[in-house]
Amino acid sequence: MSSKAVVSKRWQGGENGLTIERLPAKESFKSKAYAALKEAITNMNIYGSSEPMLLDERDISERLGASRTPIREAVAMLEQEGLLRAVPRRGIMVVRRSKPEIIEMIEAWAALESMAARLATQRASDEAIAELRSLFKEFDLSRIERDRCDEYSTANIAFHQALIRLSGSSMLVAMTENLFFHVRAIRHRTIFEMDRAQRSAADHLEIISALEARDADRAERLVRDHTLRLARHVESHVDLD
Amino acid sequence: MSSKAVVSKRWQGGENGLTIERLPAKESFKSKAYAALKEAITNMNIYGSSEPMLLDERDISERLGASRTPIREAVAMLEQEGLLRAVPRRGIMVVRRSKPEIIEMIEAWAALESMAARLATQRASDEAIAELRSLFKEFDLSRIERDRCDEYSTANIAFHQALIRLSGSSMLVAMTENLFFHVRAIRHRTIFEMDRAQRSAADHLEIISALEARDADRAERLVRDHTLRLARHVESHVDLD
DNA sequence: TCCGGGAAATTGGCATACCAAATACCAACA
DNA sequence: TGTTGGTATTTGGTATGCCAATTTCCCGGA
Repeated sequence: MSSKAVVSKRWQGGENGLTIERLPAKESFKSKAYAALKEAITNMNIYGSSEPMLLDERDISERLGASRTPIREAVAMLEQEGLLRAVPRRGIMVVRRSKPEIIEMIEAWAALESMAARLATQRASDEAIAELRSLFKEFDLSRIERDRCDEYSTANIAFHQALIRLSGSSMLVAMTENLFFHVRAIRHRTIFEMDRAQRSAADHLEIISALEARDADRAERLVRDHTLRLARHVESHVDLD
Repeated sequence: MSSKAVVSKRWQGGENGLTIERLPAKESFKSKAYAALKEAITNMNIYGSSEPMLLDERDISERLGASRTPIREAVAMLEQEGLLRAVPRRGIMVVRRSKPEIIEMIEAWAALESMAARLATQRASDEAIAELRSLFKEFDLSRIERDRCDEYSTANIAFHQALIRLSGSSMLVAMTENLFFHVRAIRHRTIFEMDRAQRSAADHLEIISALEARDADRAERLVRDHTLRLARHVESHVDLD
């Protein structure tokens, strides 16, 4: 019985440092297909043409060298995630969000990130906040030289994601990741214009200050207003549909 | 060409009373399985036992009288939704959220609902707000007689959902629906105790007042604090795991 | 009594086949 | 020429079968 106990101890690896996670379990075609499709959708300029953008199951299964079954499962997942929509006998189409929908997403983003800011003032370490400030500096410096809209947009989203991570809430991180995915897709439509960049940078600085001052109410308000301002901007200056 | 116009007029049924909607498209086994499984999970007392709660593909397909394929697709969707988790050779298990996860969910809920309150002060009609007040009255009256915890919890969530709908944002509605699903699942663990009911009712009244006064900041703050208080309550008084 | 190892059964992933619905195509007729 | 009716083809949904990875079970040996 002593030997049994030892074996048990060895393999359950609870208190000792040995952490074995049930090895990677080489990913299935299902997950490969999921990743491939999501990647494809990401790199696709969804709002480029106004055509329906259809996908074909059999075509995809051939390209990926797999049968329809795992592809269909991946499509089902992406459908659940709101990226695809499969209508019978009409094909699988990439979902194009309407302008009101995009605005609602940005408002939800404002809600989640402002809460993240509040939580961050209470939970983030000084070091973590300092890192955010240094991230901002890098961003700002690199931005001065080049003024490509896409780069600004990417760095901008990176800043916001870093802030949200400061909250320590993986739920907030996950929920906003989904939102950013959709918002990113319309970056080409110049959501972020250069004249907004200056204002935006100033806002970011203020936000960092509020975090450093551990001022929950102020940080929350600044983040909320900053993002809601983007919503209003999109509402009046971006033309979808 | 005159005949074409007539035919066109007849079948497109624009201005005349003929409204044909592209008939219901009878739902597939996939969606039936999805609905059935979700229903089953809903009615399941997830946090009752501490055992893994496994499901079996072949068993489910037999019960539903369908093959494994549509069941697997439904499972893939529910997995994406975070309700199930399928690990190879170990079965499909209902995801049990840890206490920190539940708390993060409630915090996200607080974020989204407080934003909903803010938007509602700007967008909801007086009538809609009045309806919320009457909903509250019904709830309160019916609650006085019976003090079953579940009923209170249900009515409580109904109130919050009604408030969120006032924002007019279907995005906020959808995102919180997911959260409520998980929170509802642990209602049995007496998240909502009766001593909280009185305080809660008072809070709700205050919130309604703020909405009626169109006071965005106050409504937002009241909702946020109300829900964050629940998070703190769960943190210190509810025992999961 | 306990351990080890190998056979047998289970199970998840995937490929393939089939069917019915829906579309596209086409030819004949008005 | 345009419409109609019917046929061929496509396509999505589902069922089924196979295979390999595991797990389970069981029996012989220590």
